[in-house]
Amino acid sequence: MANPIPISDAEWQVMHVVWRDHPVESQQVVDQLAEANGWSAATVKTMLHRLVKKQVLDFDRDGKRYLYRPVVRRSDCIRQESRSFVDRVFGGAAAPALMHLVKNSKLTDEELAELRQLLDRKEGKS
Amino acid sequence: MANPIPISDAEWQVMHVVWRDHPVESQQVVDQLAEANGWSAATVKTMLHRLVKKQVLDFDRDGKRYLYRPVVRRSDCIRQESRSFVDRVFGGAAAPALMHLVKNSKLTDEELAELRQLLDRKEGKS
DNA sequence: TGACATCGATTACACATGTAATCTATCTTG
DNA sequence: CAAGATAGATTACATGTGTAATCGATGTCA
Repeated sequence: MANPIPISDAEWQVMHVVWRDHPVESQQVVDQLAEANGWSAATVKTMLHRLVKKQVLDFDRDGKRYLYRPVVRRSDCIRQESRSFVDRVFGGAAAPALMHLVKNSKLTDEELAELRQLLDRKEGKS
Repeated sequence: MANPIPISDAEWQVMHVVWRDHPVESQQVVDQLAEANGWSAATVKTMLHRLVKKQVLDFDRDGKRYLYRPVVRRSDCIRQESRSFVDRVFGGAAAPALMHLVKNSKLTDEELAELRQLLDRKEGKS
């Protein structure tokens, strides 16, 4: 809890890679993101640096390289970001947010089924 | 379309009021938001000014006052912000975003029912 | 009509963010 | 061991954002 650390757009991209591949060295992150986003290697390094400073990442040394790893859990960041989104755009009301997303997304029948299951499991829990 | 106008957190607050109450004069917006957010009147004025500059709001004159009104539709802004959220946090995958929100929100049985209906209506549309 | 109250415009300023270039320390390799 | 490659650290800089104070124009009220 108490996790009001803001993670920017570009930083999220980096975090996705670290959560997926940690421990990672910067070069791997560069490989994953630089070209795809039109970023220079330096830009990715800056992100890593800032994320360490924010204590969202930490690293272990491996010779002169760093091996980065997450300090905060992906799920916690997602929770925080989702809450912030629902607050900002829907004044905190989750239902309208869900309605909107359902209406505006393409979902496979499998995904629809899975969602229905989730809804069923929540029934009566209010 | 072509709406990459960024609306900040604080600006969203202002927009909610304008969408709801337009035409509004700045004082009304101040009344709605200043105290509640610990903002000074000047801060709210700045927001209005910036939103006009971004062409998200416009106004008609009423004597020396302005009557603000939205230029962009709420639904368009919501769509854009939702897409940006899903992209940033879930790499563009709507289903996981929905799963997460369902799992982490309290929803009344009515809301659950409404959501189920929406899902049913989407079935087979993929 | 003149002083005051208000309104919007302009200016301010620190911090965040996107986007790097450059510097410096450290490997590596001949 | 020396020179080059490379990693991270430091510095840079424009723009966005939160948060206002102040300024100048304009209504209003006595």
